[in-house]
Amino acid sequence: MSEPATPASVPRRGRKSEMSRGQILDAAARMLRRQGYGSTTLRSIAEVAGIQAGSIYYHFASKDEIMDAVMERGVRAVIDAVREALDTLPNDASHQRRIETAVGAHLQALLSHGDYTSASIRTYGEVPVAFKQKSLQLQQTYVALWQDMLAAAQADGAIRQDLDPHILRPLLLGSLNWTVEWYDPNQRPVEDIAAQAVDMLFHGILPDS
Amino acid sequence: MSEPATPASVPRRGRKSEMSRGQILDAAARMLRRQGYGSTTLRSIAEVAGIQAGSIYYHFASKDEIMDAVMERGVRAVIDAVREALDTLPNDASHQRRIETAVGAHLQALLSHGDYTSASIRTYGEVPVAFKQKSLQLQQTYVALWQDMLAAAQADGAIRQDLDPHILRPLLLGSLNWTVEWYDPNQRPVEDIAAQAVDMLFHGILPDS
DNA sequence: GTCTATACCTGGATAGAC
DNA sequence: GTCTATCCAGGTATAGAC
Repeated sequence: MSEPATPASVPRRGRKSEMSRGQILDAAARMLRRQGYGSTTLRSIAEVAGIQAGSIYYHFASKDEIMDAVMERGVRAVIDAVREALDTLPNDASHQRRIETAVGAHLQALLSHGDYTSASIRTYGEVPVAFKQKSLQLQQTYVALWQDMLAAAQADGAIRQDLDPHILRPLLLGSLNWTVEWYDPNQRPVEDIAAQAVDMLFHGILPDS
Repeated sequence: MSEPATPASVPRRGRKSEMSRGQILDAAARMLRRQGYGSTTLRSIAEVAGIQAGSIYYHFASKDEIMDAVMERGVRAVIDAVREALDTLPNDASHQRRIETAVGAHLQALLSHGDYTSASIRTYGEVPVAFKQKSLQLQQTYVALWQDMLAAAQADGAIRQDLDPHILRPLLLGSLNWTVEWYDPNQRPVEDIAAQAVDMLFHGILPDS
């Protein structure tokens, strides 16, 4: 899933500015993923980005602004990937097929934009609400997408009636999101994880009886 | 944990010390859960514990030492609960029954020792390895417990042969651990979450075909 | 055991030269 | 656009009175 050259939300600026901004975000995402919000310093971000700490303020007004930008990009990478994958399906695709597609796209995006998505997940519960205005909204939109998809499937009898979607959804997304903490690309392709996750989700772990 | 009776004339590590130590840990766990490692300050811990920052150093040598103690207690609460629940089962309990019991005990412990377990989970990936020596070992022991339980079940044909336990295990534990981020005790009892998690794990979400 | 006082350092942020 | 230099608040940790 390749990035659009210019995210719609970012105002157009010169090429050099764009580049540094991107490097700062990359560096911030990397540090946030590894150390969390409180231990990530502007000085260390600057060092990784190859500039001086003071220079950051040409691109961002504050540390919080960097935070929010990183988290937004993390969530957006996932939501865009899932939406696009769902939109690509034929209109008459089954609920089962839609869920399978969403799980695959979610995992693929999550694990290929590792630093941003991991930073987003890890940092999310750690920062005050005021510091994550933009990412918060996106995140809620994304949750709603899943909730609606699952509810629709259940309404059509495509998933069991006796399950509570408000428990199912966080259990499922939690399982997927946690992969950023343990997945190792050198061990297995993402597809293997996705395939087994879907299989378990649909059929459970007991042998066919 | 009650103190053994000790003659009044013999100095010992008394009740007062134990108490403050406990309050410091409680406060630390609460802050760590909410803010993560980097944003949790000794001053704020002291404030919540109702003492002065300097006084902490009578009980702990450094911030890292508090950290490790909190995380260790978080992991220990869960591992102890799961072990005890498994030990209470009859010797001939089925694999299915054992897994069900472990999931229930894990969730129950996780969500009832909220601050310690949440702090442990959140902080775990955020601090250098040197700061979590004691908790790290425990955590590995706990993972091994699950891995063995699942492998044994699979060897006996109690769970599907075509699933990879090294994928199954982190997917499952991730799903359970993530509950600390969304579970609200005012909405539903823990038992409901546990029951549905086990049900989904065993049978999947598709309707009986 | 806890306090007060304080040393020392590193954090985010700003100003002005280039 | 980036640098250097710097301000000041707040961090961990220590010392010594009580």
